[in-house]
Amino acid sequence: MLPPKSPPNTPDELLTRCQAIAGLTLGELARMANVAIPANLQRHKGWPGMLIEKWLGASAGSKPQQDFPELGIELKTIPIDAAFAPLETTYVCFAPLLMQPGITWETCNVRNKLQQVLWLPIEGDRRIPLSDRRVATGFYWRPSEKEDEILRQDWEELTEQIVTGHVESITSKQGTALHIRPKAANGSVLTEARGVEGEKIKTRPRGFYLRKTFTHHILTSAFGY
DNA sequence: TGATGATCATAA
DNA sequence: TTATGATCATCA
Repeated sequence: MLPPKSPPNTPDELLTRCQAIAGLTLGELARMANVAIPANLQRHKGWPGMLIEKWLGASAGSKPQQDFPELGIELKTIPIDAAFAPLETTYVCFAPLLMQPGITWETCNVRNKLQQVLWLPIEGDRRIPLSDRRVATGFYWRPSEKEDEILRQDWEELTEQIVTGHVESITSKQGTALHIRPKAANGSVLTEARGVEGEKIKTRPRGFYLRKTFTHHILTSAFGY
């Protein structure tokens, strides 16, 4: 088996590719794709995600859009424990700190990305050697009305704080499903934002993340526990 | 022990 | 520089 050379043409084809790698280990997938396996993820944090992208035929490169733009589908691998519970929060996208007026929940990047997600759980217990971790069965998810409402409330609260110049007082403790945390190479990276007087200030870049409780709920619903 | 805040690699 | 892929690791 070899990785596909072109993007899938339909959601069904993408799901079929997913099912073809379900149950295999990261080591097997890396070997077949001729990809080097790092000893651990300390210096290769995005490695599982990149490997899976290759196997599903996602277009390479970083774009602020979905992984499969023509299908409108976003791919998210998620590390899980033996009980299928998420081990990490899920990064969604950067939080725009200099927002153009007129951006609403309906038109924001968070909602755009989460419209249709292909979740692919992967064993993430650090006691399991990286190459022995198995890939689970991927599944599609789109937010229910209730889920969309929860996300909207979090997004609006956080966005309001950014727009009114209070980005510095945002804590990752805010938000029931969606929260904001720093997202940068290190603490010295700065970007522009608005202060309370509307002036430009420098602050650390932030990203939107999904809480583990929320993704756990998604996994639970999908597998019918 | 888990969540928060910090960090790592890479591409364009 | 900002985006992608995320996980690490410290501290409450």
